[in-house]
Amino acid sequence: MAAPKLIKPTESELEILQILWEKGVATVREVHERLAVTKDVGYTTTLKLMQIMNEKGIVKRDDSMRTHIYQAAVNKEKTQKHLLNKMIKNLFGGSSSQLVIQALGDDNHKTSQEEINAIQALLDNLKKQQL
Amino acid sequence: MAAPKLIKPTESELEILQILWEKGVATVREVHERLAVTKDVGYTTTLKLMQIMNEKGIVKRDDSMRTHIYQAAVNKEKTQKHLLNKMIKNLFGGSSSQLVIQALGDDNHKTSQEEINAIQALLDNLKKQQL
DNA sequence: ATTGTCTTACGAAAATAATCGTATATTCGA
DNA sequence: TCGAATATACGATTATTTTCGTAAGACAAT
Repeated sequence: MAAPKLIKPTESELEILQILWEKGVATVREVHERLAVTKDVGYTTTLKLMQIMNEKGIVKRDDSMRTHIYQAAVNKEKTQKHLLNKMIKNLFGGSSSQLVIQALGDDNHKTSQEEINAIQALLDNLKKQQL
Repeated sequence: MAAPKLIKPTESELEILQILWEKGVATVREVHERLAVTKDVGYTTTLKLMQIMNEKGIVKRDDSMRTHIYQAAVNKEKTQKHLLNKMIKNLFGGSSSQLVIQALGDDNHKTSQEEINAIQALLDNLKKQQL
């Protein structure tokens, strides 16, 4: 199984994917120790999850050595886009700007100057396209 | 049970919530017929879900008549914000602007002039706060 | 009143997700 | 070499979510 048609990682799988996206490659132990910081979970649970993800094709691994090396098999941006679309559809009635407004308006997530600039640039681009 | 501390509707519950948010109040049949448009599901399944949601306090109902009248018991914006935060954390490494960029950059969701203006206004506000 | 339709209640099965114990193999250091 | 530490495999259990069949009461029309 190479790339799954439908990308639908579960909550736990997403946590693992995120770590793999950031690290590039990682062993089960590395992933687990990262998870263990915020979550109280057994090692074999992480192992099992990653094995399942491998079967599903969400990750791939190099098992030529005793300690297997894992990496994400699904594209980060594609997955983000996919899940975001679902959320826009399911939770924001199809309006992406509604989502954006909620996201930016949230006090809990301080938006830095750089981030604001990045969004501004994107917005300028969108404006141009509208002309 | 009035308002739940932790709002964590499942996928199916979210579909129902969305309908209730839009309609204000609705019977099981009304909700079900709306669901049935896009989903192949039995009436009693919808009924059961709404009963469970009632127990959880996600919806409330008027059962003084034979046909019960349901309405959402959780605030739409609050729920959106809550789930959005989770997504930002789980999928975008805590960066809300990354999410915004993905959302706006998506070709599938055309962003109208009005929506762009709304976002621009919000952005201007954020800029001011940064000074 | 009888029958067919619609309603809710309820239990339980089916599907999915998450958890972990145990077994076994490998590696490494004392 | 022997034992502790570490790795994967795998089965099984538990929890959660989704599904629906069946029963029983209410209602409406004949």
